[in-house]
Amino acid sequence: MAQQPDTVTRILDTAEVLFAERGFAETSLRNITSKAKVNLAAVNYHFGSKKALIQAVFARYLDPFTVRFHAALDELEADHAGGVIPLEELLETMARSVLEVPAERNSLKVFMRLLGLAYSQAQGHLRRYIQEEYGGVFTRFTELVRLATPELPDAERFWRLHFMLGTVIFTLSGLDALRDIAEKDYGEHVSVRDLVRRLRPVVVAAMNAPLPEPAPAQRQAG
Amino acid sequence: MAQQPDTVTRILDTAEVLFAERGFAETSLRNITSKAKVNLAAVNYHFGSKKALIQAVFARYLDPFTVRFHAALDELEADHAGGVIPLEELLETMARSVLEVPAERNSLKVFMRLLGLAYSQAQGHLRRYIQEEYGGVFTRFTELVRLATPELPDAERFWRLHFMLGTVIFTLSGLDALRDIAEKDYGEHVSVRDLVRRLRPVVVAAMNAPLPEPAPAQRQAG
DNA sequence: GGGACTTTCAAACAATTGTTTCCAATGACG
DNA sequence: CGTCATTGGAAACAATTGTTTGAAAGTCCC
Repeated sequence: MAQQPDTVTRILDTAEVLFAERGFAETSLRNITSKAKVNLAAVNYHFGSKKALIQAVFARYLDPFTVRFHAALDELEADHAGGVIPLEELLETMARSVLEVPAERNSLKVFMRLLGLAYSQAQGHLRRYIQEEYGGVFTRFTELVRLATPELPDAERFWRLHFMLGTVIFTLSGLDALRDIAEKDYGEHVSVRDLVRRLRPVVVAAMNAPLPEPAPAQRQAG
Repeated sequence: MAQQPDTVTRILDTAEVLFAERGFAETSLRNITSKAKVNLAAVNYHFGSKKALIQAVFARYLDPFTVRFHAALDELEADHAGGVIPLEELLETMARSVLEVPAERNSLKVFMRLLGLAYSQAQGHLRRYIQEEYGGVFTRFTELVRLATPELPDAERFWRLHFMLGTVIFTLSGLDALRDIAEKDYGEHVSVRDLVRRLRPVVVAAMNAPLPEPAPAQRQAG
């Protein structure tokens, strides 16, 4: 037989694509195993359960990502020895780290779609797993963002970061559908890199937006 | 018994909550009917199928929304007779329309979560249904936005609108989880209205962000 | 009050799900 | 060569899914 990837890899490769296309609950193990041309029992044999398979799919992206991102942040901190790292550079570094990992397998779309699913699908175990396993690097990043934007109240920065997270995940995870519309309406084919290029000024402007007017006193009219 | 809502309403009320909490595929008809205290067959009897039930849940929000939104846009156009409506007012009007509908049932969170699911879950039939049934009002809105932002290339405006759509849907549909974190870290309880207040300057700044640097020539610069 | 409906109900349906079982094939090692 | 643990595979498992059935109960109008 040809040098076919081993069973575990074939399962992961197939599972991530199907999960990204249809979600977790809508993808049965039989869908995966038949398309991957492995035996049905192989999933439970190698991974233990469907939940564990889902986590393994994420780990294959997030493990290298956290390594790279930590390294990139190390480098950035060294460059600005002790000083504050500008917001643009932080965002740039994150974008680069996110893009690098799946680039090897031409699967950024899949990666983003999976991230979107992790947020939107029920799968409580997944959110818990990701938070426990990969929360650290995100904490480090937000701390650096805090130093870069001292004028922002903590709560405001927290929300704006999540606003932007929403922008990126929503856009890139719904990319196929949006791309179809865009292509039809504007005849323009958009690559992921095009989108990142478009995202940059928007995200920076959003983070630097003026502060909202203070909340009106709870009961009393403003 | 007391003046309990009729079967159809009880099913819809229960279904929307469960769908919002767990997604469509993860919510079985038995979950719904048992919690709603109606017979299992009632769903298929009144709605025909689970798909039709899902669509009915959306219709109950989107029908009144489109009516209100169209009316609000009519009013806005009348105020600016023939002239251009400023972007801020357009966004403001949309926000107000979105907030008004579920306010009657205190269920904005559910509404937003459902919108998020409509984008992220497989459910191709849902996207098609929403597009066909409610695409018109969105088209009208984007056309007004086009007039308000003549300096933006069409494609750029298209993407920025979707960026902001992502921000709003992602934030408000993941509100519970985010709220927990925010409350724990900043001791601050956020209401939906707080969030809208915070969103306003961010969205405006994002739409008015400087244009991205032109794409590096792909084959031939346009 | 009786006939024509609509609505409710318990039960069963066929299909699909994740998981487990048991046996054959494989390969390493003494 | 023979032994034994490991891995692969077809089939069966129990549980759950959406849907349908057919009869009972309720409702309305003439």
